[in-house]
Amino acid sequence: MSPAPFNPIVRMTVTAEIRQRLADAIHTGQLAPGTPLPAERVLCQEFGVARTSVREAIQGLVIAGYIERRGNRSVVAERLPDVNFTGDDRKTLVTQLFEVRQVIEPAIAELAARRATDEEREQLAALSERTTIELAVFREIDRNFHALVARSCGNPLLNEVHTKVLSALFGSADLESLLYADVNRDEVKEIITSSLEAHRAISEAIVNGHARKAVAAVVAHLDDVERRMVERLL
Amino acid sequence: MSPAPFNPIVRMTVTAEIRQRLADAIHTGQLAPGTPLPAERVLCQEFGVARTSVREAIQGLVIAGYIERRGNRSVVAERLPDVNFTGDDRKTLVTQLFEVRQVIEPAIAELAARRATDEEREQLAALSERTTIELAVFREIDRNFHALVARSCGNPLLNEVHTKVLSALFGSADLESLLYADVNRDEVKEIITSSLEAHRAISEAIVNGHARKAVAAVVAHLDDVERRMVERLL
DNA sequence: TGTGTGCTATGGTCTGACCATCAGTCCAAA
DNA sequence: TTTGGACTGATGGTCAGACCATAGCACACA
Repeated sequence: MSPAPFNPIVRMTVTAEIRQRLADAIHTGQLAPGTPLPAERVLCQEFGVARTSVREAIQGLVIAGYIERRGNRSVVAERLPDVNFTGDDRKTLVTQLFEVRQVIEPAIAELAARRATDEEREQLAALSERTTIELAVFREIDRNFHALVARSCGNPLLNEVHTKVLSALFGSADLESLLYADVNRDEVKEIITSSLEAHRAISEAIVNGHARKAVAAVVAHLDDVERRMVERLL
Repeated sequence: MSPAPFNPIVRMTVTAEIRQRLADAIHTGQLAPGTPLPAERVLCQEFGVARTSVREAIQGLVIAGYIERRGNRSVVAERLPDVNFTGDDRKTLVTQLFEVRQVIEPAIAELAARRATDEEREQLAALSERTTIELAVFREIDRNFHALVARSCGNPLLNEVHTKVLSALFGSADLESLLYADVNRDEVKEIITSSLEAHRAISEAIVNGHARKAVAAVVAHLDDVERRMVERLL
């Protein structure tokens, strides 16, 4: 056997590369089920490739079931209808939302702890290392974290349910503003710090396959976030 | 209900048409596994279309696993994938659906046991008394039962999420037929009987406020139903 | 016989164009 | 006020033609 054979060079066609990136965006939740894809011509520009390539990539994703063609547009495939919801007042709405999260997210965490692939565990560990004190950056990290955990549970449908619920929470600017509006710098810093800490705990439990710990960490985190939100509502 | 709505008109794109024809040729053995495909430019001429269309069609078949690209040519895959064209097959979908139900429904039952109003408990008790051996009637009862329980949990959002998931399961005639298709009268009777029995157990636990028992009963019921359904899928 | 070389067919990508359809807007008629 | 038609811009579907890199192959040469 020769000492150190070179690894075969990987040749990614442009089409495959684009397909990969789109699929990633869908998995990440950056493109949530039901949301329309950017127009092909726009994607061409963003990726800096010809429309042919974009179309072939999308074509593959359509066959794979990730994307649906609807009339004159393409949307990310979804198997669940939208969860539309309007509560009586914001407080009960928030309460109910968190109750649902308390049902779904611990279950997701438990499954993730048991089923996440090695790659997913790596990504999770890496993501939980990132820190910041910038609100915008944190929001990005936060979203990626939740999406990654949900993806790691190995049940796309459960992931989709979760996404729908979360988008009901963060989709409304009204509610979203609640979390961070009118807070001073110190408060923001404190929120971010404690959230990142919670993420680290959750991540660690999942990475090490401690289902029970993961569930406990998620429950605690949700309690914490809910408390903050409700406080602000009074 | 309007009498007979028109079926949506089917529109076959050129790409899809070509993909279909190629797939057919592969299935019929006209294009045997391992044989190289005619060159794209040749196919264009034969089909009388542009290369774009041929390429998109082939692209789809590559993703679906019918065709492999090898160096500078395309060959029919040696090992053809299973017939399912849509990516994940029904069995995994059903499994995923039940996993989601196992997450949501026990939680609903628990909340219902704690929060159901007196009126809801009465209705639940009454509903669980009804029996039948008619499949159609049972389906009606079954639906009402699930809806009533979900309503009793006191969280409209949770109820809605649950409804959406169920509609994904029973909404598709494809899946629904699975549960009851090709079963003889005895089997139907057995399914109905055991389901009604399960309903009674769940109902009793909820009515009496036994959250733990309610959860256990729901879990058992779901296990049972899933087993029946998956069995039929093999 | 074995080897290197150059040609050619092929897939991958790009460009720019045209058409049909769709969604939104606006206006006129009922 | 509502309904339906006409117009418009955006979008997907398709086409024709071009260029490049490369895998295959035949041919010439050692």
